[in-house]
Amino acid sequence: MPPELNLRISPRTVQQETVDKLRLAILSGLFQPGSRLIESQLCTQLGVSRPSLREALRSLEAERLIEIVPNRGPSIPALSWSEATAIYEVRELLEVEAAGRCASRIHAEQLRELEKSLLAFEEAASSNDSLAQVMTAADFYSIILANCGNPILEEVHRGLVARISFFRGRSMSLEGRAQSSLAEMREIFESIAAGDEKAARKASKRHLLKAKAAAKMSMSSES
Amino acid sequence: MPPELNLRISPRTVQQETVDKLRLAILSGLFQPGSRLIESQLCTQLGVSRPSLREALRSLEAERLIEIVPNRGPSIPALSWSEATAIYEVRELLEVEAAGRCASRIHAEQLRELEKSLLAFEEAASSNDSLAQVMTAADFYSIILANCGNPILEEVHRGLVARISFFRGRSMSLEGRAQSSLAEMREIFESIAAGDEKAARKASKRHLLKAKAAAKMSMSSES
DNA sequence: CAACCTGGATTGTCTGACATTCTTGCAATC
DNA sequence: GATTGCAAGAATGTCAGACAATCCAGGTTG
Repeated sequence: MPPELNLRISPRTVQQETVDKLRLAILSGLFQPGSRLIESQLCTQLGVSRPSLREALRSLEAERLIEIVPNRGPSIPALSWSEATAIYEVRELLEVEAAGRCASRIHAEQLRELEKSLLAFEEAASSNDSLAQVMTAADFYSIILANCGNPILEEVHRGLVARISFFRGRSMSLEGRAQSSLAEMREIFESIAAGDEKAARKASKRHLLKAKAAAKMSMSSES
Repeated sequence: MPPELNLRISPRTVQQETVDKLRLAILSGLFQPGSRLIESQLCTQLGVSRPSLREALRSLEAERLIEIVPNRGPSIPALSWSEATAIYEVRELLEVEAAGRCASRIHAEQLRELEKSLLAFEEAASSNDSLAQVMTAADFYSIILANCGNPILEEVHRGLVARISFFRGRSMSLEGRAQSSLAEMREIFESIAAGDEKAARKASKRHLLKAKAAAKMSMSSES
């Protein structure tokens, strides 16, 4: 038995459920950016008490999914383009590194999983379901991050991606973006499968630069 | 007036004070790694109510400064060497990037600040005050991170550094580590001052590799 | 010696309360 | 008419107390 396997069963607490439900609600865009969240409303909607809710809000605050201003309460932060750019830049740093590491150390089994997720994205890309596109694309990258050999890299990356997931749906819905995205991702996959670290880095960098450009377009065309 | 200046005055809430005090206590090693924190004890020690304390604990949990296991409560996580290594690797990624960016965009005024912090470290290095050494060294890097032009880079870095600050004091107290650290930091400073991006990256990388090695030595010599 | 059991300690969660602060709409003033 | 001032209502910050569920240590029993 692997020593790092954690046998402890974790009963799900109200707090955890609340965090998960709220996170999902935020990520799926249920709340308008800039809008305030009213504790008493959330309490009745979620069916939890105020202390439990407030604990959950503190967790989400630390994840930067909400902001809490003293005496004004929680609200959904409005992400500026300059912040989004900064996130994309750090993401690039992390993803390029992860893709490179992945190429030289991923196991055959995980490689098959990666291929499967690529196929899943392929199917989503040919449809018009932009939510499915975002989900499968996220899967693809989280497999890479999970196999880069550095759990911290994965952890940090997850935190950043969550904050801009809001953008991804919009940029993906740009004409033809899903298809070109697919081509770029296939390139990444091929490089990793071939164990070519340099190529994987390059392909990953190319992909992110295009994704960033697409996000910018979808952003400026609106606000 | 710069538009990004935030005029809002933020009254410090009990929750914030609690987080700050606890964070400081943890970072300065007041609690033994692995030891549990008892809510009722902390409440009386800090003079806050249990709901406020629990909110603070949730914030610290999200920062990974404590762990909270359902029905067992909060505890100080024992950092394994493999985790520390993973953190050092991501830190390297971030710091190298930051140093490089810094070299090409820092302003004269901030450069003087950076020099001042280097001098402060120089003074601490010649003393035996390892706490002062850690603090001034941290200052040096946070100035670099603050001037790299990417606030997210800074934010992520801060989160990581906090988790291994525990190690720094010990590695710094290794014979001669402070002095060689000083030489490496001076190299970084010179490169940035010269605006030489490549040299700054290289110097930064060298510094972190040595710091990591020193941390490893101080670690293995003990557990 | 191992398995079991029990009582105290601790956490998870809720209710209710109250002071403080913010927001908003209206009235008064210049 | 615009600005200021104010008051009522809403929302948050914080606390105290309570109770069930869970964990833990130590003793008991087979």
